[in-house]
Amino acid sequence: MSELSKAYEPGLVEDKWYAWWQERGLFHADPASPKPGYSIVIPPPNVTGVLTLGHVLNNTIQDILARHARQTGHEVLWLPGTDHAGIATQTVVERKLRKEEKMTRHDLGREEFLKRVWEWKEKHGGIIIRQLKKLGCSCDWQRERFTMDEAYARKVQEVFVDLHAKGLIYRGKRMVNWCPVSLTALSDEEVIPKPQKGYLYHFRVELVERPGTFLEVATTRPETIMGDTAVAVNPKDPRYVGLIGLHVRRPLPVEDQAILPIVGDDAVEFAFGTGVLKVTPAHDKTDYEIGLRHKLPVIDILNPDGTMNELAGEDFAGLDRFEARVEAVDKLRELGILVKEEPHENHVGFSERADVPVEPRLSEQWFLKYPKTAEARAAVRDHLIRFFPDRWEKVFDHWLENIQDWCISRQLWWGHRIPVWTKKCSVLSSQCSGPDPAENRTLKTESPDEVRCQVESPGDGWVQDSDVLDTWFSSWLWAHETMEPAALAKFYPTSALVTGPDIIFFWVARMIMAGLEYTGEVPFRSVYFTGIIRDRQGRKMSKSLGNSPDPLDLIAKYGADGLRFGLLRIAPQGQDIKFDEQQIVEGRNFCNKLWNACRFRLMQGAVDPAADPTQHELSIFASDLLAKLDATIRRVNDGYEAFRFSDIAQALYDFVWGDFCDRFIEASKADFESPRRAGTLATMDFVILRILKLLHPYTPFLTEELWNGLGFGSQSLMEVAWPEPCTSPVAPGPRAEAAYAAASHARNLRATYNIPSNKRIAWKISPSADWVEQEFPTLALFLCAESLTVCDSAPAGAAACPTDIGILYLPLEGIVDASGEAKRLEAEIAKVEAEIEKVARKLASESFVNNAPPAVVADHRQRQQDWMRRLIELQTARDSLAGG
RNA sequence: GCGCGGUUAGCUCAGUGGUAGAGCACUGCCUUGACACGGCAGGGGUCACAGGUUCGAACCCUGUAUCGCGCACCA
Repeated sequence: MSELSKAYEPGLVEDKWYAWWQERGLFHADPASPKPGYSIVIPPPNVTGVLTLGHVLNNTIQDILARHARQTGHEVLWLPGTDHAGIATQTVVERKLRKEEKMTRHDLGREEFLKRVWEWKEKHGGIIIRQLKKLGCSCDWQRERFTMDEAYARKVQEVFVDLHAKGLIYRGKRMVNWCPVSLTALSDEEVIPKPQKGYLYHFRVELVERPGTFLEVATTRPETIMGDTAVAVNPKDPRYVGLIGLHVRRPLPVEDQAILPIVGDDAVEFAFGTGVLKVTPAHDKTDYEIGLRHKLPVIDILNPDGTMNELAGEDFAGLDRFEARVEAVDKLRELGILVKEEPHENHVGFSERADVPVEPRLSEQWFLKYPKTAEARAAVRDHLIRFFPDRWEKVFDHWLENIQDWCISRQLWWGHRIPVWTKKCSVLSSQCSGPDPAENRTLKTESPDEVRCQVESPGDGWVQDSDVLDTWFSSWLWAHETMEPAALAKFYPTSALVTGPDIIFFWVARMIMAGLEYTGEVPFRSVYFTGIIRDRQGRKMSKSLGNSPDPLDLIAKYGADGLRFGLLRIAPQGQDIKFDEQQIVEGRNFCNKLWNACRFRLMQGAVDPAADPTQHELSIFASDLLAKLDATIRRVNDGYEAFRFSDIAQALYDFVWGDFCDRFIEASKADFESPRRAGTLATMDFVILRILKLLHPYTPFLTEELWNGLGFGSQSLMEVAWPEPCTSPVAPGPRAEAAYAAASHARNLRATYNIPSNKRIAWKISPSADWVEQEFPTLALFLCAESLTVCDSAPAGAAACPTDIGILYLPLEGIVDASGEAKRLEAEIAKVEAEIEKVARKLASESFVNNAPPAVVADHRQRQQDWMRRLIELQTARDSLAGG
């Protein structure tokens, strides 16, 4: 390539390089490699999923780690895949079925329905995988896994059998979170408490033993009165102490006003409501426990879909639970026992998937008593696994400390079937029973059948449990069951896990326990928790708000690299990110800036990949740049050490844009027709080569295009070694700093007099050091000088600008009268005097001089001297102006 | 209720005890030999508030306010 286009056009090169990387097998991990291993398993996105900005952030970080590891000499495995996502996927296919064929899954039957889900998966699933490729993700696609792959699925079932044999998995009738829309049980983690504005209804119940005497009960759920089997008070509550053991009459249903006992239970808060609690063991967790303690009967008045059943009475049967609430309040009012309705805000658990209130429901489910909880806590506490940021350690520990058994069965069809078999076929076949899976379970528990827990069917006459497992019960094996023995030996435990803090319990914690239980090792060494991406108002990105930009649109507009770099630059460790498209614009601009810097270099001739600046006598600017490159490499390496991705991006941004483009390239423009040419070009090539390497993890497409286009090598950047922090061959440059600063002062002066920045000026200077004259060509360029000449004393009618390289004089003839300059100088003198006063006050303080570290005091003294010198220069300038 | 995190320039955010920073936005000048997706210069901040520790606090401590996020069986 001899010429580059004027602007970087990502769309023209991205696909080309991605294909090239894949052809060369650069993403593929070889377990037999002699190189040290580095591994990451992808948090498997839902097979139904499409790429979101959250995915972009998460996967870009993983790609950065993977590419950086390759460059630092590791054999890298980044293992990709997708998750079968039980509820989400089943829902998608059911919706399609209803829409296109007006059928439910029950119309098709289990086997046929599952066939349809697989068809859907093959046709529409895994869009996100193609999108990850557009983003540039360097996953080992030969190893793409799916949580329902045959081998993986078998492992999931084997783990179930194993944990069952160990007595950690058991079946029991418990209070679970029931989703009336998905018609399945959920784990506690899938329930999101949301504040709800409702009412607290007060109603009276009559004491059976004392007719005419009433107790006042407060409830938010009057629709469950029909399921009440007691009324409870706190035994320590003086208001009700004599009433325990007496009875009240339940008002609903009106045709069956049962007699309920009054029980005493410590769970009742007497500060809440009236201190009298209605006890509904079938529909509330606390009530259920009270029921157990007092051996109360359980009346289940709800159908699985959240409608009332016949036990609720003829007025309610068939009503939805929320309609029933209105109806119940009406009935209480009709009966004249409704005392008041007061507005009340409380938290109600919502189903994460279906976004409807979950129903606490007594049902037969499979539960897991977590293995290796103590070991998991220790692993994080003792830093066998490090969390970044580390504050999540506390959250993790707190969860494990209070951990509850995990409800792992789901009343779905799509997922890993529970490997439990029952002998007795006549009424149990799920194919021939009613449409409600919950009903099936009831039948099972009632039959005294023989039960076996094993993967394969024990033979004819055995029927498998109709439930499937929670999706997370398969993903918790992801870190090790995705690898064959050779890969495990090389790449396990994995090096890092990158994920959002929202799945710390769902996934991270459980994977640690599974890893410890089944490999005897932690599954990963480091966990990096990303922030959550929000919109400019700080709201979470969501489909319904329409505030979630499509990353593919952003890639089309700004390039994958622009998106990656722009996003990463604003993603500080562990903080949520307020997304603004402007940030991506800046990422794109940065890519273009580097592109043009390289374009400029190419205009001076071909690059030398082996350029070695130490072979040349270097300008002060070149030495300075090399020193800054060295500092940047260190900053970047430190960033990788600490997972500070935005720091790395910022360090590279500052170096490329500020140090390299704004300063060095501008300074270099005076060198091309001078003896400095060779040294300057060598420095430029040396630095560009390293910039491309350092930047490659963040902007892989751009850097690969430039690497190859400029002729640095025929290998991929991924295969070439990461730059070492070289101790700079020449000491860092105070002279260059002084020259840059002087240019800045001079331009400021020019601006003060409204002199257009392109007007050529006949500058004069009285230099402060010998070396300054050697830099006249570069300085003249900086100053946009018509000429730059030395003068011994201040010329008449000129504005003076004291700098570290000497006093610069700007001729003012024909531009402005000298009185204006006098004013300007006076103003500047006043400013400097104020600074001197500030430092002097500090140094006059004995306590400061006596107590502060000597270095700090010395620093202040130095500063005072600098200001004094500047003051004298300014005063001299003023006096000479007045004299001249 | 308990815990965690945030509060610094108009906006988004860096900044772990010693002169308050960056990018964007804004103002002015500039299409100068890569880049207007650009260059140069400039204006703009009682570091949420109140106490405390210290010679010295954006930074450490205590409390308050406020926003966000977890956890929690007040129905």
